[in-house]
Amino acid sequence: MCAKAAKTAISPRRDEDYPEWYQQVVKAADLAENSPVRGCMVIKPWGYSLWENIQRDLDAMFKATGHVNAYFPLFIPKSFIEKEAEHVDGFAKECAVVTHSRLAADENGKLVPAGELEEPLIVRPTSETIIGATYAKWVQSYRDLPILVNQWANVVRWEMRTRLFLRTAEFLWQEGHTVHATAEEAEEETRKMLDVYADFAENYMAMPVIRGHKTASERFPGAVDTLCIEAMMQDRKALQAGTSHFLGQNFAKSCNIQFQNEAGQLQHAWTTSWGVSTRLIGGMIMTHADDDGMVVPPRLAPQHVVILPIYRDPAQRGEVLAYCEALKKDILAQRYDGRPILVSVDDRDLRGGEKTWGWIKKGIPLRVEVGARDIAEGKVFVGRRDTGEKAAFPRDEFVATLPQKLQEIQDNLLARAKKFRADNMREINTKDEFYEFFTPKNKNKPEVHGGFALCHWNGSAEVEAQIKADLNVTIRCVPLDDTEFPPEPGICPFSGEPSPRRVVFAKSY
RNA sequence: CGGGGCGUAGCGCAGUCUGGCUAGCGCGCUUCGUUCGGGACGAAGAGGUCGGAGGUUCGAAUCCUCUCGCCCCGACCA
Repeated sequence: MCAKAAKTAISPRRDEDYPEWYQQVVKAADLAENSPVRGCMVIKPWGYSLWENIQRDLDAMFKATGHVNAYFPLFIPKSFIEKEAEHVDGFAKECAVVTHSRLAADENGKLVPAGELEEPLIVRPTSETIIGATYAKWVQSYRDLPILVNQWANVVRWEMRTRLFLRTAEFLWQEGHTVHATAEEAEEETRKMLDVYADFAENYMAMPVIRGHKTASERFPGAVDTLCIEAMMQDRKALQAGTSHFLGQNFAKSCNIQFQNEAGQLQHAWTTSWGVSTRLIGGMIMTHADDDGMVVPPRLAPQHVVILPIYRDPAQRGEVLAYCEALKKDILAQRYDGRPILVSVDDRDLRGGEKTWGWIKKGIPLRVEVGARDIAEGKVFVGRRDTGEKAAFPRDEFVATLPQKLQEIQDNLLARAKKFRADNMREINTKDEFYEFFTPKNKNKPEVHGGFALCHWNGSAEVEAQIKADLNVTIRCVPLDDTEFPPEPGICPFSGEPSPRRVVFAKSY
């Protein structure tokens, strides 16, 4: 009994084997599974509705900042990718290439590719080049600017090593691509969208992030500047959760996006691109899930409340179900975050414990158990996923306070994640301390260790490379937020040279 | 792509080194009965070309060759 009570729904626990725990959560929460296609996942309904909610809210934020949606081709002619030198270098190694247009039966009746294309097509790994080629036609005059377009799409990057949600060969994302008349305006756009991402991560996903610049070595291929949001996962590694790139005139030049300014001079435009992907779901899992499975933040929850009817026999069943349906109706009339609260009655023919644990593993914010006893007392028995609290409430009070309760859960998740990050982020001033911080005690089976190290850095790529080679630790970003990370100069502990400000070092996904 | 681990029922595994009855176990599934407020118990069932293709052998899950896939670590990346 005691042994059973102490058992967690997910095995192994986070502290035992974090990567395996992650996979077990994805499976137990019914979020996604591997497909017959190498490196490509099937996103299951519960996981996909998380993505739908991410889309819904982000899309509204894009629209609110003046953007519109469009759609560009899945295929990019090889010659387009070749136009921007750094861009090719960055993506060539992971391109899926279409070379034929049909299948034909050979002498053995096997289907073989036939109809070789004159020019191979690349399945988009990102769309700067194809969209740039289109923008070149759209832009003639300064009056055509800015162009503020986003697309929701899938992209393919043939990665060697894949992990569900975090890195898959095909993934879903959005990519914003904008064109501006001036560098200042494009830079402002880059920053604005980064702030949208940070806002979304913190206030919708309840995942605190650090905004910052990438160093030159971590920059997007072809970008002048890459801004990012970095989040800390529960194994204390960093997850790059979103990026916003200032592309300067690089792509405008390679794609020939030119316009005449007010003075009649022909100029290259300034472009940006920015994106987040289904990786965000992986971030949510690794930020909030625990040893009993997923924990979904209420603002993005596919469903907020499940009602679990408890009864012994058919006679009770009718009474209890009727009560549950009435309760459901009252809950549906309540609103949270501007929308009706999502609730269902789970009347599947399963054992009570199984059903309950199934919902716990999926991470639904609130479970409501309703049995004959509760009905007699006018109460409901409520289980809260984030804290594990279980308590009985008068039925009507429960219904009336639901919106507050959901917001409380949302706030608690963010507060908890912020505390975790604060507990595992620290300033480090010596090389020895730095190396100790990032070296596991047990080499054979490394324990969860390290975190975010705020450390001075002289700006040299050599120092960066050495640390990466020694510890597999990289500069996640040079923070942008001067309030949270004041730009105080100091000495780089690796080179002894001056440093303008501390940067964030961590191991990363 | 380099190093390591692994593919046997829906899931988790044993059996493989040392070839040999009809390929096993746990969970899950089906039916019946007893149960039922946090992962029930009993009984009876269903379910496998042992990842795939070749080869060796009287005989292959087991040995050999090739291949496909998954996981972990590394390099690369959202």
